Order: sequence, then C-alpha cells, then structure tokens
Amino acid sequence: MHIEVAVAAPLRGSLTYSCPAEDETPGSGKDGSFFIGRRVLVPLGRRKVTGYVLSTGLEEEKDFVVKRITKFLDEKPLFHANMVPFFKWVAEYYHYPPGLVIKAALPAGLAPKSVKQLVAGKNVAELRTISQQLESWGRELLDNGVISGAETKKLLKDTVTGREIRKHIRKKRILVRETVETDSIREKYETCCKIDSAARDKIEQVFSEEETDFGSLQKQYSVALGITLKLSESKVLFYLQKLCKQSNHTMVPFRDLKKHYPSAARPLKSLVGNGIVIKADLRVYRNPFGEQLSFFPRPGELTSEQSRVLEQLLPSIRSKKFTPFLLHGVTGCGKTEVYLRAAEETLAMGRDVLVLVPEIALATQLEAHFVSRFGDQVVLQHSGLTKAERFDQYHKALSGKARIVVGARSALFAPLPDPGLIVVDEEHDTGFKQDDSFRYHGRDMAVVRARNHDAVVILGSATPSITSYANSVSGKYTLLSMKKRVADKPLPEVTIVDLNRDTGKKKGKKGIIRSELRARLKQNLQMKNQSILLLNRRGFSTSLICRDCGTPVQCSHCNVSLTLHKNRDHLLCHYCGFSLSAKTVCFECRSMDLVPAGFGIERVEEEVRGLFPEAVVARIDSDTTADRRQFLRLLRKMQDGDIDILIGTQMVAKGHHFPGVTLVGIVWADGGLSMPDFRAAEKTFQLITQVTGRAGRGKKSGEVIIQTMRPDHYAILYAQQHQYELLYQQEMQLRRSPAFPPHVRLVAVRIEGRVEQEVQKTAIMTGRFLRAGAEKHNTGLVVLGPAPAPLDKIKDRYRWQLLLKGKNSDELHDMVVHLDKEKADLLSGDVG
DNA sequence: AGCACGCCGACT
DNA sequence: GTCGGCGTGCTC
Repeated sequence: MHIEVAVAAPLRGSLTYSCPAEDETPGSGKDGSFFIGRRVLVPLGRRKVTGYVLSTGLEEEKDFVVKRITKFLDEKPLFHANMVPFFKWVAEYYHYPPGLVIKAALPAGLAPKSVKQLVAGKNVAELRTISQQLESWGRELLDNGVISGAETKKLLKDTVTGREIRKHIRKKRILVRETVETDSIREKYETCCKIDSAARDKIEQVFSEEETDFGSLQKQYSVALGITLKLSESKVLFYLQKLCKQSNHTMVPFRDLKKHYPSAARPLKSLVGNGIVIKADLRVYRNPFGEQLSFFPRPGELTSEQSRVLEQLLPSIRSKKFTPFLLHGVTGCGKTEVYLRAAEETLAMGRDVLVLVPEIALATQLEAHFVSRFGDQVVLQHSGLTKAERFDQYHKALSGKARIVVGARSALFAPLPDPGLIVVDEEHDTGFKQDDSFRYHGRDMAVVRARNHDAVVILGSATPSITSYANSVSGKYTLLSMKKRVADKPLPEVTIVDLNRDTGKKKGKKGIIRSELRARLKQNLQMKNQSILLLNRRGFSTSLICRDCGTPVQCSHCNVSLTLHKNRDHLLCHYCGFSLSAKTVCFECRSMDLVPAGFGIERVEEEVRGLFPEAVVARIDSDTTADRRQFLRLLRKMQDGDIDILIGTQMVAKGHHFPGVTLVGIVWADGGLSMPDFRAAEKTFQLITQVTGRAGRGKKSGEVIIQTMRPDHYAILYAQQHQYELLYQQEMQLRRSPAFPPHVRLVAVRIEGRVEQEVQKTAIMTGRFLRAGAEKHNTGLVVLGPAPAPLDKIKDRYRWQLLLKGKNSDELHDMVVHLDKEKADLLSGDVG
C-alpha cells in the first residue's frame, strides 16, 4: 500500500512511501482512518526523519522508486484526519513546508530523526599509538567506544577536527553509525491500587473514617473478609478506603497511600497476592494549572445585551454551519460570559470548543473562568507550560477526555476532534501575528479552521482591528455589539492633559507626572483606591546623548539608540540584548559628558516613588517579570488590592480585571503615533481604550487622565470619547489614498544580510524582478521601494524592504510564489 | 535541513 | 594527481 507522507524537512510538498502489508491492520477500513495522523519514521535521502501520514491508498505507478517506511512511531494517530486539509491550506498560504507546519502544530520533542554517532572501529587501538596526545574526544571513544550524536555533530562541524576524524574513518579506526533517538517526552504512568469490589463491599459495612484503634480494625476487617489479616494489611485497607472516598476515584495512587502510611509497600504486595487489592498502572496527566485558580460562579441572570447577542449566536451554533461573528463589546461589558454560554451550547451539541488569546497572561485570566464552569473538561496550551505538560494537555484533547482548549496562538492547532466553536479573544492584538520562521496569523487561521470544521467563530474585542470591522461592515462577518458595561456601570470619564501647555512656574523642572494627574493620584491614594499608570516604553531613558556633539549612544549591532536601564548603570539594546556599562564615552567624539534623554517607565517609577513615598508601588514590564510566575504573583497582588499604584507597559492594559482600580493615568499617549506604521493611530487608540477599560470595573466608577503632546489627534480624541466607529470611519478614509489595508492587501518583502551593499543590490534587483513580473502578467500590483526597512540594521544584519500592494490577494500570492522560485538571485538573506 | 555531486584552486 | 573548499540541487 502507498501512503502520502509529509516529512519534517523543508520540502514543498508531501512524499509517497510504501507501507508493508503486515502493518495493515485488519478492520482499519479502506478510508485509511487508522493511518492518517500517525507518525512514521521514513528514509529521506541518506538519513531517517519523522513523517506524518496524510492519506493512504495511492496505488498508481510512479516515475520514481517508492521507498518503504522504516516503521510506525505511534500506535494511534496524533491528529485527526479532518486536520489534513487545514494543514495543507496553512502550508500553501504561508509558503511553509507541510511537514514543518505539522511539526510546529504538535508538542515539541516528537520528531525524532537519525543522527550520526562515532563508534570505535576495528583499528581503534591505533589511535593511541598515532598521536601521543589524545584529545578529549579520542579519550571518550577509547573509554566508552561511542560518542553521542550531539557531540559528533560538533566535532564534524569543526574544520580541523572534522578532517582528522574523516582520516580515522578511512583507516577504520572510527566507524560512523546512524541511530534514531526515541521521543524525549512520553506518557506518564502512576501505580495505582484499589480494593477488589467484593472485598470492598464487605469492608464498607464496618468502615468508619474516624477509627484510630488499628487493633480493633484488624479484627473487624479480618472477620468481614473471612481471613486473618496482619495489622499492617488492615492499615493499608483502611487508608485505601479512606482515600478512595475522599478523592471520589476508585483508583488510589500508590504515592498518596505512601504519604499516609509510609511502609505500605510490603503489606500491599501480600494483599495483591491474595487478590484483595488490585494494582494497575494508570495514565496520569501532568497538571499545568499551577496555583489554585479563582472561582467564578455562573451568573443566574444575563444582561439584556448578553441575552440579545446570545440569541443571535446560539442558533448558528445549533446549525453547525460556518458562521463568523465579530463581537464588539466595550471593556467590562461581559464578553466572557457570552463566550461561556456559547461554549455551553456547543458542548451540548456534542462538539468541542477552542479559545484563543493573544498571550499567556490572558490565558490565565480566561482559563479561570472556563475551569470554574467546565472543570476538568478544560485543557491549556501555551508557552508557559513545560514540554511534558504540553504533551499531556495535547493528548487529553486528542483523546476526547477534554473538550475545551484555552490557549495562546499555538493552540490554534489543538487536536479537538470536532470543534464547533472557536473564540478569538482580543482579536485586534498583535500577539496573534508574531515571530518564528513560520509566521502565521492566529486570528486569520482561526477563521480558516472554523470554516474547515463548519464551526462558529467569534472574534471578540473592545477595539476591533480595522480589518475585522471592515469585514463586518461588508457583511463577511456578522457584527454583534455590546455598548454597555455590566450592572450599568458607566465607562470612565476621560480627561486630556496637554503636555505642551507650559505651567509657567518651575520651568525646566517639570516632572513627567503633571499637576492634574499628580493631584488625582494623591486623592486616590488617600481614598485607598488603586491606580494604574501606563507608559509603553521600557527602561529609564530612551537614550544617552552626548552633550558635546549631540550623538546618541548606539548599539554596535543595530541601528538604534541604547536605552538606559536599572539604576542608570547600564545601557541595553531592546532588539538584540546587547548591553554596555553606562560609564561609557561618546562613540563619535570620546566625550564623557553624556546625558539621559527621553523618559522610560523606570523614570516614571522613580518619580512616583519620590512623590508618594508612603504608597505601595509596583512596576510591570518585561524587565521585572521575566518569568510567568512572578508576573502572575503581581497580578494577584493587584487584584487583591495590595498595590496602590501599578506602573506598567502595555502588559497592564490587556484584559485584566482589577476591581479596585478607579484611576488610570496614561503618562505619554503619543509614543506610538510617530512610528512609521500605517496602523500607528489604530494601535494608539487600542492601547488607550484597553487601559481605559481597566478603570471602574468594581463598585466605584473610574476616571482616566491622558497626558499628550498631541491633544488634537483623532486617535486620542476618539479614545477619550469612547468612539470606536468614528475612528473606524476616519481610518478608512485616510487609508483610501494612498491605499492601505483593508482597501488593498499588503505584502512586505524583506531582504537582509550582513553586507550593506549586497543587501541593497539584491533589494534593487528584486524590485526590478517584481516590477517586471507585475507588468508582464498585467496585474494591478504596485511595487513600492526598495528602501531601507524602518529598523535598517538589527543584530548586525542590514535590512531593506519592498512593499507589494494589490487588490487581489490571489495575484499577490502568485507573485510571492513566483519570487520564491527565483530566490536563487539572492546571495544571502531571506525573503518572506 | 542535510547530504552528494561537481567544479575549481592549492598543494604534496 | 589529490584534497577539500563551496555552490547547486534533490530528497518519495
């Protein structure tokens, strides 16, 4: 039989392998459902790699020799057959090898491949005589007879050592062996035991949890069971019964039993021997939920808006048809409850639920709600989990033991058998886009996956992306609006403070926090309310500028200024992590007279601590919360009201529910407006609106103060007035000419490399190529550039870019494929 | 990705 | 002649 396999290697398409007849399990069906989704080890060239079975039953003649698979790596599939079209679609759309798409979709550590090992050959002994001074690898080879795969790779990569080793291989002193290491992560099993049911019934009659006299226990149990028990044996039975009742599970983990009765092993063995106790290894799932989550009860009543929105949603869920919704609801309107009710309905229909959030901090937030409602039906998928936890969560979803997955971007590929609802919370967030060589947009792909499964998809946000909103205007998505907060709480009152306005007094000594904000902070502090200050800029100051020649201190690897950090003692590059002592001199003129310029969040913190020494102040940014636990701890403290003033970057703006916050101060709102990005205004509006939404979520109403140097800017004015629709109209107007999304589609082609001239030359060549292509095929595509990218040098790599604009996405797509094929022109660097 | 194949310059 | 550098192209 022939099978179609996507191999975990950068190949455009899938490959055909043959599968020996003995692996064809009887009753597996002609549709191949037994095979699809299983991993196979296959020969690829001269080595062996992991592949994924996509389809079966390809029997026709091939013009190449079809190789046999080496073996199956799994008993059961790792993904459902209905994922195959989705994987293929994603691979095609993002020009990414299908096998690598699948590899990225599965938990890490499940793609073994063959590696070379060095083994002692028959003439090893000669190694000793040839060189009087053996290097460490030679010693290792003589002592152990083998060198590990990782080590071998390193040795062969080194030119000098590699040459020497190859010589030894020829002389049969060393042999090369190909080995395949097994999966690094596997299921976890735990020894559990239970009392045989007949014996259990008998013990049940005399069982009392309060019993402490083990002597009498021994007698009672012996009589009940009709055999003579030892004291230790009756103790084991007592604890088994007790733990069983407590946990409500029939099987008790041996580990738990030992906690109560450390010497349980021996009596347990004899009980198992005479059949009173049954032992078994049970699959356990490593628990990723960490600390106890807060519990949220199911509200009895919905707001009228929630009911209205659900009236539109629920029929679509019942109809089991692809229906995309955009849920535009102001902050604090109770979107979460809408998600939960929709999920309830989906489960009732026998289908599964996928919930995507842009980052793990929000995953925790939503996770608590979903776990409160659905208990152990919920699993998590995000980068905060260990590999082993992720593996287990994946399998729980795969097997159908869990029916709801809550997770970050990568949860998009969660192996739910039949998703009937996909929720994308905070759909506007850029966290769905991001990094890696495999750049996919989580939100967009969620819509595609929903379409594949005939599922309902809800994109939720208080500040929808202009693109999504345009889709709702055009009718592609159904718009659901919620304009009121729950319990008729008002949206916060927003005041704008003009930073240009000179206060007159204390010239040059003005702080970053102006009098209005300062006064309100003070008042809020006295009333024991909490405040949030937002500044979306890390570090102490934006740069360090030479007072003699005016040059800022720059990163030696990137074309950006270094940011002053931590007690002003070191400079840091936010793009490559390069760091330098702050006691430096100007690179241009060697002057030592360097002054900080521009302010960052650390400076705000310093100022606030100076102004309010009695307040409990905390700062949240990626410098203070490198690990997730610390971040969660701070969030919890904030929720519990143990922090008076929280100062943070955009991390504090997103989705959190802090009931005690009544004042939000935006220290400098226009930071993002000067960015060379056509979405700058949209992003600024989103950030202001999101952080504004943190105020007044509890009993008391909220207030917001925006400090800005551009008080007339529409993004800031509309955010002040909570006017999303006006922002939308303005943006659509502005993006008409010159045309920007959503009026046209945009593809950025970036060329980067270590040599500036080479990059520039390649960029110009690529530009010519693209223009020629656009003209020849008579497309409406417009090519802009090439020009140096907005960040034209990062990590020692120069970056140039071209923009492709087109109304027709197919045309753009074809052009990118066209370019991809001709990539040979590019000397170094990569195109995306 | 990783590996072979082939072309070319350098060196025994 | 031969070794090994690197550019090119293929892997069922």
